[in-house]
Amino acid sequence: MQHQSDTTEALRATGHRVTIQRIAVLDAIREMEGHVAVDQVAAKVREKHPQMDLATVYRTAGLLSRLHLLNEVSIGGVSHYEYAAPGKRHGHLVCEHCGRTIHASTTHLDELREELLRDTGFELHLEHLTMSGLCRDCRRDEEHSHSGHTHSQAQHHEHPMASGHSSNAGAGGQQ
Amino acid sequence: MQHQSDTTEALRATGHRVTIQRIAVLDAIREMEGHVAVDQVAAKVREKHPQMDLATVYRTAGLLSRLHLLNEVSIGGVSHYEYAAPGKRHGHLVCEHCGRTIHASTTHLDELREELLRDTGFELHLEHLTMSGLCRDCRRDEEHSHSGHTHSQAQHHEHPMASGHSSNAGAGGQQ
DNA sequence: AATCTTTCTGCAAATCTTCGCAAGAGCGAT
DNA sequence: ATCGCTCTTGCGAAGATTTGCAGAAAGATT
Repeated sequence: MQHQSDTTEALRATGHRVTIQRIAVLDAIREMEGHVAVDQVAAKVREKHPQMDLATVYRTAGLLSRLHLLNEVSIGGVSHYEYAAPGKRHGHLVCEHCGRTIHASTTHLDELREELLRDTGFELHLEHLTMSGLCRDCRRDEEHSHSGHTHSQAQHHEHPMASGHSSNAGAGGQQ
Repeated sequence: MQHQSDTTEALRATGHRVTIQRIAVLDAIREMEGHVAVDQVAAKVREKHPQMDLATVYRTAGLLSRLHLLNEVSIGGVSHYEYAAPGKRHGHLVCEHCGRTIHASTTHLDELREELLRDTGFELHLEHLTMSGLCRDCRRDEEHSHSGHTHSQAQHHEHPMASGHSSNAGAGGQQ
C-alpha cells in the first residue's frame, strides 16, 4: 500500500496529524470507487472501526477533499465523495431528473478556468465543481411529456439509482 | 406591478396554482435584490403574512427556481436565492475563503454549455450553476500565509460579508 | 355561489450536516 | 518510554432542509 504513504505525506505536509480515522476514510472511499454518500462511507469504515462517528466522517471527508485527496460531489443536495485519482481530473455533471452523474473531461473546463482567472481574478476550483442539468436520456423524456400539465412539485426521482457508482453513464449506452 | 402577472402566467402555464405564498415569496426576493438566504426571505415574507411556514418558503423558492423565476445559489452550503431578471443570465463564483459572490458573464459559460451538449448530450443548466474557488483578494492572502502551519480544520470565514457585491453593494437589512 | 377534485400549506417529525466541548490521541522534546 | 502542547475525535445538540400528512385553498364545473 503506497497510497497510505501518499496520504500520510499529504497530511504531514499541510501540518495535519495522521490518524486512523483519516486513513480509514480514505481507504474506504478508494475501495468503493465511484461517488459514495457519507453514510455509506461511515458504514464501510465501521466494518473495521465500529466506534467511528458520523461527524468524524463528515469532517474527515471534508478535510481530505480540501487537500485534494478526495473530490466532493453534491448529488441532489447530498454530499458524495470519490477518490481523487491523481491525473484523472474531471468535472461532474449531475442530471437533475434521474440523478445520474457523468464525468466531463477537464479539457473544456481548463479553458473556462483560465478565462475566469484572466478576466475576473477568480481561481476556479475544478475539483469541487458539480454542474447540474439534464442528461441525454432525460432530455428526451422531458420533450415527450411536454403536453404541459400536472407537474408535481416534488422533484422527480425516476430512476432510483442515484448513488451507485456510475463511472460513466451518459456517454455510451442506454437507448 | 406587472411582474406579478408574469409570475401568474408562468405558474399557470406550467399547471401550477397561483397562491399568495408564491407571489409573496417572489415579491420578497425581488425587493431584497441580491442573494438572500431562505430564512431572510421567510422573515421578509412574514412581515405581511405572519403565518407563512419556513417549509413553504423552501418549497416555493425551489419551485420558482425550477421555473426559472429565481436563481438558486449555494453559499457555504446554505441556499440563497435571487430574482432571475430576464436577460441577465450569469453564473456564480463563490469564494471559498470569504464567501463573496461574483457574477460571471455567460459568455464563457455558453461556450462550455455547447461543448458539453455536443460531446456528452448533457444540457447544462447555467442558471443553477455555482462554482467555488478563490477570489482575487483571498488568493493573495493565501499566498502570504503560506508558512505552512496551524491549519485549523474549520473552514475559514474571515470577511463576514457574504453577499454584497459586483453591481450592488448595499442590500441592507440583516436581522 | 355551491360543489368537487387535486394541489398547497402548515405543522411536526425525519434527514443531512455542522458545531461546541471535554476527553483522547498525535508528535516533538525530554 | 514519558511529558506536554495541540489537534482530533466522539457525543450531544443545534442548524439547515426535506418529507408525510391532514386540513385549507385553487380552479374547473355546474
